[in-house]
Amino acid sequence: MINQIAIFREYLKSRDLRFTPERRLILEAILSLPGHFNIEGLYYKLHRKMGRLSLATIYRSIPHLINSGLIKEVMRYADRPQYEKSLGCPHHGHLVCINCGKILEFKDDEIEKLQDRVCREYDFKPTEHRLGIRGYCKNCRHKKGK
Amino acid sequence: MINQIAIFREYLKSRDLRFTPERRLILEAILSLPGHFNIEGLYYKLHRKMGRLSLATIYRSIPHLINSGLIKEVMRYADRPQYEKSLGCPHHGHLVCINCGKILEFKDDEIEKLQDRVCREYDFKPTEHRLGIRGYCKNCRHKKGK
DNA sequence: TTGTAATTGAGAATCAATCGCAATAAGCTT
DNA sequence: AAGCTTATTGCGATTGATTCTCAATTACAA
Repeated sequence: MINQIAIFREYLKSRDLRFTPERRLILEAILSLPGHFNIEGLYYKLHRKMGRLSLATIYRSIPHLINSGLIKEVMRYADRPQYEKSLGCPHHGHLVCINCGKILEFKDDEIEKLQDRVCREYDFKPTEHRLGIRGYCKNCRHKKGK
Repeated sequence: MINQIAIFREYLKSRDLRFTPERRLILEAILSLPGHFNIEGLYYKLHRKMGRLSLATIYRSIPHLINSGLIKEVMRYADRPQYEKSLGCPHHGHLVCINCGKILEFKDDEIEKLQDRVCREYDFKPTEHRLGIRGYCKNCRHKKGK
């Protein structure tokens, strides 16, 4: 917690950016959220807590949070980007249920290794990778015979 | 070629939709394009060939082409969806250069198998999966010492 | 050929994301 | 502690891709 805030502050400082109350509130809100989040949800949460915190400010702080390594965009859902905290979370793929919207995470070292192999083969220097599988989750596939 | 047009026609017929000249032109344009495509590129191509073919018509036909299995959305680039022909193309992942925009495709059966294993573990019925790796391609990584 | 219902093009509408600007405030310097 | 410089904020306006509306057109079955 404290750690992440310090990281953000250092990141901002190193770029001559300022550590404002708004930026702190946004980061704290993100840290307090359980799993994935999106702009709309963040705005809703912050709007209730602190009457005036502009949507524009949230949009403007997302790139800083990404560049500081604290969050990352992991996928799109309902045509909107979804983010998650990335510090201390090992990389993982996502299973997205197209019926109920539930998002499951999975971690597979073998897949990661194979991806690295592919990059070596192509002499490609990866900076980010995403593996997303859409379909029907356990509950939904049994519910409707789908 | 002929084959794909027949498939599209059958698909449309089965849903009481009509096989119009516009829809044929759109499919033909897609089939004649080499790799990936997006709406803007399609419109540009069709606009030159046939003066009046509305952007709305292209947007409206994309879902039909996807549902008929002829194309699929494979990724976003520059914040726009990118599509590719899917009939007869084995599934593959993508390496996207964030410097020059080049898109490389790779195929890896082992990764596919591991994905299936993950789905079995979670009792998840997959309908679609995407593996995208962003980074610097061979040329770009050597060019700027990046 | 006719009738019905889907489709088209054009422009309006939508909606997330970005921008411009005047007022505010972070944080260095003294 | 006060001043100064420059980044940041909120607001409202704007952008730009995508979708919608609607009247005119047209596919296609009978």
